[in-house]
Amino acid sequence: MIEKNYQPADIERRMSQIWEDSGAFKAGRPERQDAAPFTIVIPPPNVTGSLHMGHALNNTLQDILCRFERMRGRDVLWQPGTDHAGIATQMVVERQLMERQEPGRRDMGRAKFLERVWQWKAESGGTIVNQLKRLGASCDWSRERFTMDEGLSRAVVKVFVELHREGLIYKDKRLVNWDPKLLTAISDLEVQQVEVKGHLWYLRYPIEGRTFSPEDPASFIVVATTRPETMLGDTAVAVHPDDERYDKLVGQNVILPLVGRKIPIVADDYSDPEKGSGAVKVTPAHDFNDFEIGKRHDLPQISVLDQEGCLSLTDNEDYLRGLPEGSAEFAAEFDKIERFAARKKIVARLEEFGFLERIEPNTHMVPHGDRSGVVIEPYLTDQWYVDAHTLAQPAMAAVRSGETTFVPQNWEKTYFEWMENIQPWCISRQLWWGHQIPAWYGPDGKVFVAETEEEAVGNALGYYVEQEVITPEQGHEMATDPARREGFITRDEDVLDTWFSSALWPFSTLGWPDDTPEVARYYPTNTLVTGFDIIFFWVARMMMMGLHFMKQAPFSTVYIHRLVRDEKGAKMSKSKGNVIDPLGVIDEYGADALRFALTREAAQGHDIRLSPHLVETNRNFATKFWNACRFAEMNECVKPDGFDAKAATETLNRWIAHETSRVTREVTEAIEDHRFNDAAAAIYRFVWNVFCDWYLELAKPVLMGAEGAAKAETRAMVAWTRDEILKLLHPFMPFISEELWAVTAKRDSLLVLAPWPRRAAVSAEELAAMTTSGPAGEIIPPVILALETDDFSDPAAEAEIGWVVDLVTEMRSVKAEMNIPPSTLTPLVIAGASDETRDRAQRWNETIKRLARLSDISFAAAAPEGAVQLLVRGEVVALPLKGVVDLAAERVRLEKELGKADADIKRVDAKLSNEKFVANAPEELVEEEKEKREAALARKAKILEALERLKKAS
RNA sequence: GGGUGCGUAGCUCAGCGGGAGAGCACUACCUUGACAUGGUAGGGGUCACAGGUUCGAUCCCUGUCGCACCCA
Repeated sequence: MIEKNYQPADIERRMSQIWEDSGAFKAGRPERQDAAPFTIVIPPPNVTGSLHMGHALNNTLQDILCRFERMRGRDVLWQPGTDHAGIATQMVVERQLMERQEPGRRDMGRAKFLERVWQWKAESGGTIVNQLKRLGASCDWSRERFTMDEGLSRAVVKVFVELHREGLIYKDKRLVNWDPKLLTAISDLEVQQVEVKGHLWYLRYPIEGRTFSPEDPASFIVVATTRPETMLGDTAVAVHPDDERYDKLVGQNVILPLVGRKIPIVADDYSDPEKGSGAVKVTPAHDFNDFEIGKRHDLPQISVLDQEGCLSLTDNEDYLRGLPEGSAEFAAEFDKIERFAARKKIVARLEEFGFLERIEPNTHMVPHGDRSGVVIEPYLTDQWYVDAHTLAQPAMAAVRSGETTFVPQNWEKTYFEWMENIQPWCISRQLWWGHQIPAWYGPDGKVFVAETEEEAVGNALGYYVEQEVITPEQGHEMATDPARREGFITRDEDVLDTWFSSALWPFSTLGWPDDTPEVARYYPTNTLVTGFDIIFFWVARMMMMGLHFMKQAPFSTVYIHRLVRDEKGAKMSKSKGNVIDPLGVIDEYGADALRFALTREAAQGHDIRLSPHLVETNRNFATKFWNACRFAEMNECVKPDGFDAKAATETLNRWIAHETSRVTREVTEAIEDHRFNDAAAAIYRFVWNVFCDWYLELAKPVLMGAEGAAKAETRAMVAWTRDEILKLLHPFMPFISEELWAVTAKRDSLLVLAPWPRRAAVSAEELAAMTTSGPAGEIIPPVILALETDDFSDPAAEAEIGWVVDLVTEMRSVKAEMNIPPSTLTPLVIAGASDETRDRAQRWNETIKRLARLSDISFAAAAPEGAVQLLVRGEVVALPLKGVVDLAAERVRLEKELGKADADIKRVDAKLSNEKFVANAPEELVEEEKEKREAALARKAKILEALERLKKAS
């Protein structure tokens, strides 16, 4: 029994359990051993995360693909899991410690802290996974993985060691994005450029050998800077080589104010003559551009900040080297001052001595850490790097060759843009939570990289024995007793960037580096579904790692979807307070409604604007279909065993079979093309505007009428169509469809495993695989048995039902126009009807009367006088409403119709009389135009006749 | 500054070389035997602007204006 009301919450709760118990989502189901696999790896959500609308969209689309392919009989693996989110997780646990007033991370030590992180993970790490289940995600939950799992960690170590051995991972001292709050390097992609209203300070740098005076422009050069405090680390002034104002100064030195360091004036293209004063200070240790200038001119790199962003001067050899006497005093005064305080103090001091020329307001972009929110410091440190440039080459080639394609395709450009300009990837992070780098250092700093500590230590001790740093005996003792080697051999404290492990996700989750059957069967995966903002973070890196280690791209298709915004088009953010919580929406309207809302809006190339109201309208759609199923049930619509829809004899039933075949094709092809919105629109239109509005309405007289063959067939057909809809709807609205599947009939299987109503087209590859060559090299095409298209077509049925629909619509329309109350039943006269029309009218008599609210249908040679006359598919039908009809208004209406017909004729004539059109346009188009002309002329004649009759009546 | 998109009905968006579409909103009417979370009908658009290509342009090309996003 179908419940009176559609209650999504109740259904969804039960259904999740049923699916879970059935094992329907499991990959490798025995009966599908011979089926082609279909694999998607989930973009692993952050383990600290909770479901937001972006996840909801992303996972809805993946679920549509997975459920669709599962119903098409494939062995689907949707691989779920989460990533360990180094910084985010560490912050969460640290905050928890603080809230509970427990000892902090550093107080408790690394081992203890990591225990606490694992404990947190065990308690809270499953949040987002459970939320994905509420969305209906049909992942193989039994295979859930976590980037810090033992197996995945082994993959990480192996990859690190191998890339290091190949020279593709190395240690280097470069500028990194340093977060002075979290005290770690972060990646470019974790840096947000924020527009800040700042200033441009114009500083006077005295030229060596001249007596500095603020009044004498010849005694100094003016440099403009947004960061005056870094001037302590300046090692040059750069001017443009073509800048005539400065060409005599190039090669001379300036004396750095306050510091007294002598630094050169160099010529470099980077300096923009149009900007500021045309001269810039160069601080290679504190600015990415200056770092490059420094390399070009072989300048020293003087870092003047410490890890926390405070000035570090007193013990700073680089800073103090070559400074005049008395500079230690200045260093002591400014030492340990925080960078923004230092800025104020330095500017004040510069001004005091006449070194400050002026200050201009200046709006510019300032890098901020997306986790900490503080200003990021370009900072000179030793870090581990991946040679991304080398790994990027095969990754680009795979897209160029078509091994991997982007949908929509234009994202390729973004991908290539990024890959071609890729920088070394800094993979070390100064955190505790993550994969600790498998590198050990000896007392002289020499590094030993190996998969295990034993191996690394063995190598190291062997080396130092050979170098006679230690005796063989000492080496032996250290090898057997870790306590003895403490302080002699130490492990790198840093961990790897979370994205390093995520890059391995498409194969590490399958068991690599072990030689598992899953790797063989499910790699490479089929489709990756993700947002464009993650192309760089993740897609590019998976491509690099997948190709390097597996020799095949990790996926053949990358589907890129857009953002979910609020209804005004603003990005959803906590600070703006415009976040729509998917779980709240699911509670109120159901997961199906949310999924369908997102899918209907998920057109390629556009962000989605979502509002609760939009979800509500899709819940209404679910309700509509729910009630249609109730109607079917109330009318005892049951599909008999072995029922063949294609063998139906009733025109109405053949028509709905025809329409069902059409929508099935539409939905199937749209999903295949990743046109999710088109697929959803097609099923929406079919359910509401075809099945409910017309098929059920037209079927009512039969269903309410006498028992007999027609009624029996119609009952079966209603049930059959409902079942087809349930199948087509399932990938989009899994809960309600599965529920209705269960309650409307006794079923052999769950809907989730039921066969899709349209077979997969044979792909080019499959066809190629089946094609063989004969002895003479001739190509023998495969014998494909039963390759029917599944299409069912009945134009005659379409023509007949189309006529009924048109007739009813026209009658309703004119009655509304004439202000005839719906309750008034009016007679209908069909004038000069053809035999076919006469037959149709008799067959559909009851139905038409009911739907168009008619009292009677009769036939006549011509329309009665004073009747409203309408054209339905070329024939006149009349509503004899003498006395009711406003004849003048009717005349106006007919003349309007006449105008339309004339306009049509005119337009077509213009085309057909154009010789060039007739010459150039495709033949069938010209034919079409001619037919249109004939039809319009016929229409015009009928309207003129009608006007004539009207004249007679008045 | 470089790149990528986008300007189509009141709103959100499809479409894309041969007669302007959907959903929502709006207006009027309807307690019709699944459904008022509903039904019926209706209004509403020089497809941003200006050139060009073409027999024909909302669609292709160029430019202008406006907007968004990404990267420096």
